[in-house]
Amino acid sequence: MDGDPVDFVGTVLSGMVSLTKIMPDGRTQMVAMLRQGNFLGHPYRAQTSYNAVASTPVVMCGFRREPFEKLLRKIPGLGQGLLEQSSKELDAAREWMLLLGRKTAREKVASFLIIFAREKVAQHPSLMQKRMHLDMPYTRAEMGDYLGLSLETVSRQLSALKNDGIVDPDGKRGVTVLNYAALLSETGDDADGGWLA
Amino acid sequence: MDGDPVDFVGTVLSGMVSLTKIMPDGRTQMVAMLRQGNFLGHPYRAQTSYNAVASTPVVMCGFRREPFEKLLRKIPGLGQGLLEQSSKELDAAREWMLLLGRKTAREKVASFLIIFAREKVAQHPSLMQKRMHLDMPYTRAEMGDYLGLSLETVSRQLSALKNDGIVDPDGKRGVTVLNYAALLSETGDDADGGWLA
DNA sequence: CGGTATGTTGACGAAGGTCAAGTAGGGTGG
DNA sequence: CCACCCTACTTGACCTTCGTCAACATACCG
Repeated sequence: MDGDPVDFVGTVLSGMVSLTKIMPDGRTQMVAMLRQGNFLGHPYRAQTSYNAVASTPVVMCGFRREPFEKLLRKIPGLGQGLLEQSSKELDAAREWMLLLGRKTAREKVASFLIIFAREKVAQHPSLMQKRMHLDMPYTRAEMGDYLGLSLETVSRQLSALKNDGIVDPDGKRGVTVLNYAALLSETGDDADGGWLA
Repeated sequence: MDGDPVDFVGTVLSGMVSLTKIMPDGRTQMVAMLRQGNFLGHPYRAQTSYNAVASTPVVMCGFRREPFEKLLRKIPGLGQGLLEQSSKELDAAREWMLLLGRKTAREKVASFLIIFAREKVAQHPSLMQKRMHLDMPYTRAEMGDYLGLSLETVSRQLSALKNDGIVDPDGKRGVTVLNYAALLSETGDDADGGWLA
């Protein structure tokens, strides 16, 4: 899925969609991970300059832009919800800017893993003490595009975290977190990671 | 100005405000440049984790959060405007993510200068052909925090661009753009820079 | 006139990118 | 069921880029 003039908005019902930006020479940066409930596309703005990539099978609920904007005008709560979500994404984007601009490779990889681990802990708090298996929907190359690293560096950092007994990459996409607290401390953030729920 | 629970929102009337994120060990990343008309603070969200820094003398029009949210509910157009602006800032943040994650130091500095030059060109299109003087509101260190670079690297890249006859840094905060087209081509973006107005 | 902020430049080192070789699964066709 | 292949992953060697440390220059301010 490609495209400049996007005449389409929608919410993700299931699966995971990534937005990426690409430079003329091919350098790629992922700029958003959209999950269940997230909104794709800008109301009131016809142009965007992203590419959307489905990292897993995705089901979306889509609208064409114009009818949707009409709907927006009719139902005030809708706009409020979108504003809230947009604010949240803006926060996430800025958190990611700190990561891209200032974190080391190790901190970047740890931060990436923590995103998924944190989510699982939120569902099952007891998991925090135990080994916790994560299924990453990304290849090393995609992680690299997310973190502003080469895929080799991602691989090396995962190996290093494994040597330190913090995680255990298994299989192609699996990662077992052996020590959540240690992983958290490798992110460079302070305890709660500056992540607001 | 510091602070977690922010009970305050407002728009910038004049001057320039920067939002920064800081890691526990002091590493700093600027995450937004707010100019005239930009909105500061999240309606519907009490917590943020930024620091706001005025780079120039600033005049703001502020509200406490609760009355403002009431106002929001009364005036539907207000919410729409905020949503549009939030979308714009999200786009800008993502553009910046590409810069932070994937651009070289030279491309970063050129992109930074182009932001200010582009704005001036938008006002006076004829300037594009001529030498164009910019007044940067930032020190080298602040530029570095914006670009995810050390201040020394910023300084070196400016010197390099000067040697190449593309810009001429003069005085402390002044930069004269000698060749707009060349500067643009140093950003790594394609012609229109992926920047939407 | 000295003092403090900011900026420049050089020397050096470390982090991470690039290139290249080799490994491990997982799926497909024989 | 096995051989093969393709893709993803790992690891090593090397090199580039950028950060760090330090010395010095410049400018602004009292």
